[in-house]
Amino acid sequence: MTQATEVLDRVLHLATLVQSDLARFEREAGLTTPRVHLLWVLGEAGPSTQQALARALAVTPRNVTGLVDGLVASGHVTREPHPTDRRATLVTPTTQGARTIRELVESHDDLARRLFGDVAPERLTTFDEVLGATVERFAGLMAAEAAR
Amino acid sequence: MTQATEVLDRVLHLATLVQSDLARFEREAGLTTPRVHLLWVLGEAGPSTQQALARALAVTPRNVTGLVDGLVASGHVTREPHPTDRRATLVTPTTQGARTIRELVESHDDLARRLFGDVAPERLTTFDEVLGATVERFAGLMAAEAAR
DNA sequence: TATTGTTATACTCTATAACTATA
DNA sequence: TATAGTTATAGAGTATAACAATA
Repeated sequence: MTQATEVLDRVLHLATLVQSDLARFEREAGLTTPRVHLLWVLGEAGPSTQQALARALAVTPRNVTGLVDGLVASGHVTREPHPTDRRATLVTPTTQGARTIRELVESHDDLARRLFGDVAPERLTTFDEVLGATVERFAGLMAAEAAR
Repeated sequence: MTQATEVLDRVLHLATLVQSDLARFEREAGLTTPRVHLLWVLGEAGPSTQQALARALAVTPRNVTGLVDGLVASGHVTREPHPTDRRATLVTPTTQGARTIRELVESHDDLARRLFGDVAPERLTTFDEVLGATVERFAGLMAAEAAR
C-alpha cells in the first residue's frame, strides 16, 4: 500500500471517529443524523423555507416535509407562516430546538479543542495547509468530472 | 472561531468530498453505500458468514440478510454452503462482484494518489503524524466516555 | 406559467422479537 | 442450550409523480 493510500485511510478513520462522536450526541438528544443536519443548517441560516432547506441539504422538498414533521413532533421546530409568501412556511427553532443547536455547536467546538487544541502551532499550520491544498485539488478533480 | 474548529471543519469537508467520490462510484455501479461496504469487507476478509459480516459492519444479522439479498439479486455475490457448519452460509463474490471489488480498490487508490501523491514527502509526513496523534487522542477520549 | 408544499407510492436501511434448523 | 439465518413487523430516510394553493 502506498503512503498516499495510508494517509487517505487515516483521514477516513478520523472521519468515522468524528461521526461516532456525533452519533453519541444524537443518541442523547433523541435525534437522527438528517434531523441534526437540518438543525445545524437552521443554526447557520436562521428560519428558512423548506425549499431553502432542501437545497442546503441536497435532498428533495418532499424529504424535507418528513424531516420537519419529525422535528415538529419532537418539539424542536415549528412551521411559521412566511411574512410575504403565503405558499411558503418558515421552519423556526423552538426554545428547545435553539438549545439543541447551541449544544451541537458547543459539542463540535469542544471536540475540535480536544483533538487539535494542544498540537504545536507550526505543525498544525502545516497540517492545515496540506489539508487546504488537498481540498482545492479535490475541487479541481470534481470540476473535471462534471465537465466530462 | 478557533483554529482548532477551522481545522476540524476542513477535515470534515474533505471527508464529505471523499464521500461524494464514493457516491459517484456507487451510482455508476448501481450500488448503495451499505452494499459497497459489505463488498469491501468481502474483499478484505474473503468469503464470510453473515454473522461475521454483521460484526464487521456493526449491524444486526437481520440487516445482513437484506443486504445480501440485494447483492444476490444484482449478481454480485452468491450464498454458498459452509463446508462444516450446515447452519451457516458463505457469502461469496461472483465474477462480477470480484470485478466490482477490484474497481473499488483501484478507485480508492487512484483517489489517494491524486489527493496526496504530489505533496512534498516531509510535509506529508508531518500531516500524517498529526493525523495519527489525533486519532490516538480520539481513542483515549472514547475510552474515557465508555468507562463513564 | 412557475413555485411551495403535500399526498400517494415505493424502495432501502435499520431495529427488535419470534421462529426453524443445526451445533 | 447456544448459534446461524429467516419471517414478521415497524420506523426513518430517500426518491418520483401528481396535485392544490399561491405567486
